[in-house]
Amino acid sequence: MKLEETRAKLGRGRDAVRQHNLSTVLGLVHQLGPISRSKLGQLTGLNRSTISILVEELTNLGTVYEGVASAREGLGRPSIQVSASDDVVAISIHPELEYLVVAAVSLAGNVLHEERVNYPAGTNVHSIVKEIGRLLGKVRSALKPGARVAGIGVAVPGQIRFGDGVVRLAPHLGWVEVPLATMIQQETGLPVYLDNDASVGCSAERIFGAAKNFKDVIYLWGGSGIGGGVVTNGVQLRGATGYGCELGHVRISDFDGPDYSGLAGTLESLVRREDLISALGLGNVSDEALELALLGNRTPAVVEVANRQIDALGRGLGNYVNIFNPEVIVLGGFLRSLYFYDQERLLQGLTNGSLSASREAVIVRTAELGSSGVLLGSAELVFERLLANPVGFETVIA
Amino acid sequence: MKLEETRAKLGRGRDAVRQHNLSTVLGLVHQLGPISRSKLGQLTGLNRSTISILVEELTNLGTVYEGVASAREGLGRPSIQVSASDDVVAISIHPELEYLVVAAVSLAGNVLHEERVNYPAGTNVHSIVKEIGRLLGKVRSALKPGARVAGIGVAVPGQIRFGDGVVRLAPHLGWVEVPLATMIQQETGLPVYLDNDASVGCSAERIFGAAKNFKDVIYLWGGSGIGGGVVTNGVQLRGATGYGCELGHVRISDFDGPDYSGLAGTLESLVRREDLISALGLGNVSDEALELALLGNRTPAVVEVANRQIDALGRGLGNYVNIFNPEVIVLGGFLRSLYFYDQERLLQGLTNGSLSASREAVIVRTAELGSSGVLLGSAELVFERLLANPVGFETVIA
DNA sequence: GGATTATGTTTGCACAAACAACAAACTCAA
DNA sequence: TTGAGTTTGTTGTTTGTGCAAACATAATCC
Repeated sequence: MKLEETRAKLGRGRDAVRQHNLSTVLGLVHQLGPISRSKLGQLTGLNRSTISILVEELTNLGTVYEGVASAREGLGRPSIQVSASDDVVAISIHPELEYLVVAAVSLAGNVLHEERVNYPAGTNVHSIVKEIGRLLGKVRSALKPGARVAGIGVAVPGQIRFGDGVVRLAPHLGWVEVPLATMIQQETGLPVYLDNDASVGCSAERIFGAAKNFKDVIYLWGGSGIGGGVVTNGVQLRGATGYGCELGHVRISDFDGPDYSGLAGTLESLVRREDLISALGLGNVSDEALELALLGNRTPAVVEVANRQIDALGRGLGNYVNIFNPEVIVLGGFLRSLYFYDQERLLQGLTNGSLSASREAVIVRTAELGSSGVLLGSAELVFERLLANPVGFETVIA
Repeated sequence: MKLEETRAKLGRGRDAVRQHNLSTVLGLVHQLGPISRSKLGQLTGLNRSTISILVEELTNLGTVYEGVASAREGLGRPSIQVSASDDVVAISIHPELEYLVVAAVSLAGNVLHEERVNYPAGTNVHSIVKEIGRLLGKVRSALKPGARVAGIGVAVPGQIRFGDGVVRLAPHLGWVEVPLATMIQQETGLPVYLDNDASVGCSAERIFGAAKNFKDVIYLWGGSGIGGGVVTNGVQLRGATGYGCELGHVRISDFDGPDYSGLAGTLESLVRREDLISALGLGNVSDEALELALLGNRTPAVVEVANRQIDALGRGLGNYVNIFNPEVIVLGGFLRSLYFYDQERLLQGLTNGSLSASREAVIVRTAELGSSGVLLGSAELVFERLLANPVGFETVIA
């Protein structure tokens, strides 16, 4: 069986070259936005005539279109701009504890339409899937006529078996062994791809956000729990079955308080949004409101809680630096607020806990994409398949 | 500059296909040993005629040779066996605190010749490089006439800048910012590639040892310190500059004792060979002797030390499982002894510290390759470059 | 010894990228 | 305004690569 898998991959035939080059060109257009043919030639190293043919083929497939000549860029004949189509879309779905978002994201990277609904915590999975179907209908009818749907990408706060899209455990939602991909596929008739919400957010930051142009990235998102994403040498780390990157569940202390998955002394057990909120005397607030309140409060009690969390975060980051030797660390969610609360303390903690060679070149920054990050990243689950095989990948009329 | 890098890679031309297929075939022969042409066809998915041409070209390059027809394997005409040459060799170098090994390893995976010399701890780097030159002479003159040297692979117990082979820090040897690759290159005139000794050991176990046929591997080696190697999705993790995989320097506890790099509470600070040795009342012993002594001793004092170390190791492994979701964990050096001392306790610790979805499929086993592992892995530093470009890679007559 | 089966070999073909020559569209300077 | 210089797009040809088909070869099975 393992042989079967490899068989198709190891050798390369004639058409594999074409597929690879189409994929490369489309990927560049997708990621860099409108780009001139000549620049495509420079980036790929392919001949002008080859680029011509490739772009023509992609145009026929409907994935890109050629605009008018670009603004002047210097001497010589102006080059034609190539842009990714807004008519090829992926559906992004993000179910959370108390709400659900369904959106259409175009290959050009635009969130075309977004539908959102709130429901009480603990709502049944089947009801949520029904809601997905309903919202999807609204999203589809809002699309331009002629638009084509490439598939559905779903971001779930939990551990996903990447192969078949089963949610093994989503502690906050209370889901255990839920075959969500299959359920949504049956409800909608579209191909469905699942991944962890933090991995998806990482992917978005890498392609469009704070980690753009970096090949080795650590991403940490603080929500109710702490999720993580890792990119090494340009590829997303998933592990053998898709459960990897659980950076919040790394034990860094002897503290025996459990995190949301029941593990003790982990980063998630020490760096807790709710502890900050109760120290600040807040209720159910947004990340923005939390940040505002935190940064304006230097009372000893709050400082103490924040410092404890910052120290733990620094210790965790030090570990990741030693393990991954990344170029950049991106902090999102309420971790952003901790970073701004005492940047120096955090970086000092990081330095103390890491080997100097690995530490020296690391950049720490905050996430750039807000709530749209998850949507863009989920869409990427679909687009990365489309990009891998622009000719063979099938789309459905909206 | 970043564009320059990518330029050559992104697009694929005609000849890239040939290079890729040559590389694939040679890689299979190298890794799987003597293999029939027909099997090569099955594994790569390439046509019989294509395999013919590829094997012929590799034969002309001297990297493989075709033997007589194989032993019967069923019906039909027997297939010709293709084997990797023993005449293409890499030089493996392994400098340690008190000794130095220089060996010749063939593309077929055989250690052809090995030279070893002892010296006092603290010996000057320049003297060691001189010794390398001397031993290399002996190794080269022991090679068959006609043999060709592809380059030198060096395994160093420390942090290596992968790009230019500078040893940033090797705590045990007391080296700081040593441009070892350049020094050895000047001494020998051969191309030199450096890497961390644990990464190199990991690579060897993956290709020839306990992690063969696995794509997601965690490797931990206990020597004076603790080194690590990681393979994800079939590729070795190195990080942005080559300092990654420092799995021993991951903080897992509030304990404030430092490890050999000065970091507190890390795995390396808690799991220490010398503590085991002093608990056993031994002196300067080999791993084999240590294992023998340990397994035969269940006195309370020894049990307590061992258990403490086993618990720390279990905690560390749990972290790695959560981060990497590996298929297999390979333990080498004196960690092997801890594993055998109380396997159940170790696995229980691992289970307690990891998420069940990631934990369920993980296999824990011990390293298969002894001291030859480092040599095979170092040679792989050279061979992986040769394999990547069988035509363009230049070799030197021995 | 003939049928069957699997592999190696040879030849012609199809396809994709590269190359070369030319046309087109712009800038710049006089 | 004009012509030289520069860069890009287009077209037809060349080259390299894998593939398919027909045939040859060497084993097993009956």
